[in-house]
Amino acid sequence: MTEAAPTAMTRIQQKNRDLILGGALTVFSANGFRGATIDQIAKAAGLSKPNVLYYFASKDEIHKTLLTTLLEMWLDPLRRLDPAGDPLVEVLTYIRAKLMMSRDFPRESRMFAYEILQGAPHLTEVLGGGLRRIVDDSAAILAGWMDEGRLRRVDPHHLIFSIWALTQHYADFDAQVRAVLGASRDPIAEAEGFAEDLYRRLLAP
Amino acid sequence: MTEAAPTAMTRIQQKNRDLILGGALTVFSANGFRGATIDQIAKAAGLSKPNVLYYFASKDEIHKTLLTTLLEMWLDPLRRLDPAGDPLVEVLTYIRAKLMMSRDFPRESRMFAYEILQGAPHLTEVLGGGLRRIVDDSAAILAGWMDEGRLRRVDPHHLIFSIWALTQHYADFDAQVRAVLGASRDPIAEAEGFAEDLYRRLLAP
DNA sequence: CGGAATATTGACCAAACGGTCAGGATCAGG
DNA sequence: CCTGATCCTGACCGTTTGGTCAATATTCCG
Repeated sequence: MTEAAPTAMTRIQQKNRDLILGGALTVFSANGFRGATIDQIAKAAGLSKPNVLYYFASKDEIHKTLLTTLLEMWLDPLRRLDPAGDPLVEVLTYIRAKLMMSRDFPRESRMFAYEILQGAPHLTEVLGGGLRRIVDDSAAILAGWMDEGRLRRVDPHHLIFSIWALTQHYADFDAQVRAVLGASRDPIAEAEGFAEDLYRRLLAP
Repeated sequence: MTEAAPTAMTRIQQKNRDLILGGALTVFSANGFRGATIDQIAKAAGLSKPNVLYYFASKDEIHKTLLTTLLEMWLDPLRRLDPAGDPLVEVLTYIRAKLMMSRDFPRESRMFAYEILQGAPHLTEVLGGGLRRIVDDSAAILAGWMDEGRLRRVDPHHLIFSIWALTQHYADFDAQVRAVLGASRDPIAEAEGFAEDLYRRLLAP
């Protein structure tokens, strides 16, 4: 229903949809859904407003398409937790991956932040469905490691929340971090060391 | 310039300004600045739109007044760090205070989150000025304790960031937390135990 | 090359929004 | 009770915004 019919997409369709989603990501992540205008998106994409609406029926649809597309990529690192791997290495690898995402994809992070701040009106099913399942699965892996005594026992869900909070903080609240730290420091590089120390202390059995 | 002239405020002025700021807090925190309309604020305050604009010259002014008023309260717990106190107790007390604020004042937390996400256009001076000074002072206190060997050595600024990130996460991303945890759990109560364990482990010398 | 399918646009519309204003209601103080 | 200051509102205005549409340009393909 949301996806295109079996018919393949034109080269032009492919290109322009990508342009639109790219521009929309920039605009939504800077101003939130209500703060973004189709004109801004069109300009960022290098297209005219009616042309944007030729490819997407509405601003809502752009937003929804973007969110669901991005969610996959956003959750991917969590899926990579390997039950067969070394627990501490697995967790620290996940943390590093999330920090790199804050560094390399801050727009994506902010776009989710806006959406969830708003109460996640476009993501309610996903949050309670797919996301919850992934988190529960990961929490189960973590709990397994704790049962085996290979990780110190803490609440796995709150452990995951704390990792999200800490790592995404550097993307979402970048303005604050930079204002406090000053221009000469590299927040995320420093955060990497801090976070590794923090979670090593917390989780080493 | 922003404050009222020496003339005192009428009882009615006092009451209505409070009503407006209260309504505005609800609306801004739910929808962000651009997502909020003066009509919504007026309705939330129980006043008519022109009457709202009788007390505040513009939507911007409401927003700015609210932000600067709330910032004081928001930063207050950090100022309470007592260099003469027991380091770990001081830090854990601060964390608990911030968590209680997430529980009791989630609107305030979200309002700041929106503002900083947007790049803090109304707070740039404050962030680089007053806020930075307070954080630097607190970081110095923490560093002093670390020098004395009464707290394990970590980067004080990132320590503060991590506390902000973790505690505010439960207010700002409440929708996500609840979706993942389910309705039966009490996120903030659980977070209290988790955070205490986390920072005790990290900071105990 | 020619015509059908696809892509693009300027002009336009209705609703929402921030803000104004003239005039009326209410209140405080003498 | 009177009067001036304060308070309040309906009606209104210009702009912005999401979205439409008819007409034109471009591409695709036999």
